[in-house]
Amino acid sequence: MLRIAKLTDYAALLMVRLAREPARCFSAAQLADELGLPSPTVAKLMKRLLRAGLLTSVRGAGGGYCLALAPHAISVADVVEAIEGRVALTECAVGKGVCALEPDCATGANWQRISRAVRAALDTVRLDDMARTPWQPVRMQGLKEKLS
Amino acid sequence: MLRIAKLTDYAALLMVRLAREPARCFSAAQLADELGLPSPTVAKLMKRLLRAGLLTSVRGAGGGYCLALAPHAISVADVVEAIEGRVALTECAVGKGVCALEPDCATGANWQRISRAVRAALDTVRLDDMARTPWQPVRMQGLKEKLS
DNA sequence: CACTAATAGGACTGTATCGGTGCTAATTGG
DNA sequence: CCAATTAGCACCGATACAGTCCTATTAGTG
Ligand code: FES
Ligand code: FES
Repeated sequence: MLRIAKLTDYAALLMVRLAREPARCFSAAQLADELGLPSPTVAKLMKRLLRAGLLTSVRGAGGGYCLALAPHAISVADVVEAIEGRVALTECAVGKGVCALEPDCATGANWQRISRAVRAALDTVRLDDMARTPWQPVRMQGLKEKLS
Repeated sequence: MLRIAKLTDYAALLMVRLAREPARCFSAAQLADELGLPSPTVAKLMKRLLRAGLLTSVRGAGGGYCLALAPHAISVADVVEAIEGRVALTECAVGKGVCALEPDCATGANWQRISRAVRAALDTVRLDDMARTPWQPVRMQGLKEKLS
């Protein structure tokens, strides 16, 4: 269905939460509790985001994570790539000649072009866009959640 | 890695092959043989593409498939959606409140926006773009294939 | 009217990836 | 020294995917 991994969705939630208070540091447990996510999973995600350079960390008691860059400087593409690796729609776009099908098959180049276009689309949305909420929850479901 | 399914890649190959001779009809076996793909898989894909309205079929001996529209009227997005279903990066973009996390979480709307952007990116490339090969295979691998 | 070639549609299965969990270091503050 | 917290890896179960096969149905051919 051309969907991102669920973990990526979680990661986006985490990053958006951090983007709401960029200066503050959060522990993994704290974030898990606040967002209602399983804390081991959150811990794992934070590690990946850290490795990608999107976060800085402080170890030891009272430690935690905070954004390495300003919210407007981090895009959804960055988060996706931090969790899932480079955006490459097809095998042939990443490896070399795995598809090795038709000798005069040049779709590989086209897929690379398409991958770049998708990457660009993901790059247009930044964390501050996600954090800002210029959107009214008109859906029933949203209201129901508010009531509970 | 935000990749399309391998079957989608195959489907694209098939469609591009058809686009090279839009008037001609091909049998599934013929296409499989020509492209070096497993024929049951090709048969399955053709069925899905047919259902999506991208192909027309003729049954019986001497039958086969051919494009339902002109090559320039079919985009990569069409092919992707024929095989994988609607482009929806996240659960919440397709279902209703599966993620049900933060009450004031509005990232769902953002994901829908992003999904549309990705869809648009895939829509920019049409079959005739893919069929046309304005691209020189400078890669070693390409040359090697040509030699064999 | 058989027989063959081909699509139509579905069921089934092995496998790879993903989501999730747990454990063991290393580090920091009290 | 102890508690809190990150760092890194290893493992395991579920889910979705790739691939195969089987049974209709339809159309041409001798
Ligand atoms: S399909 Fe990947 S290069 Fe041909
Ligand atoms: S993450 Fe889907 S609506 Fe909040």
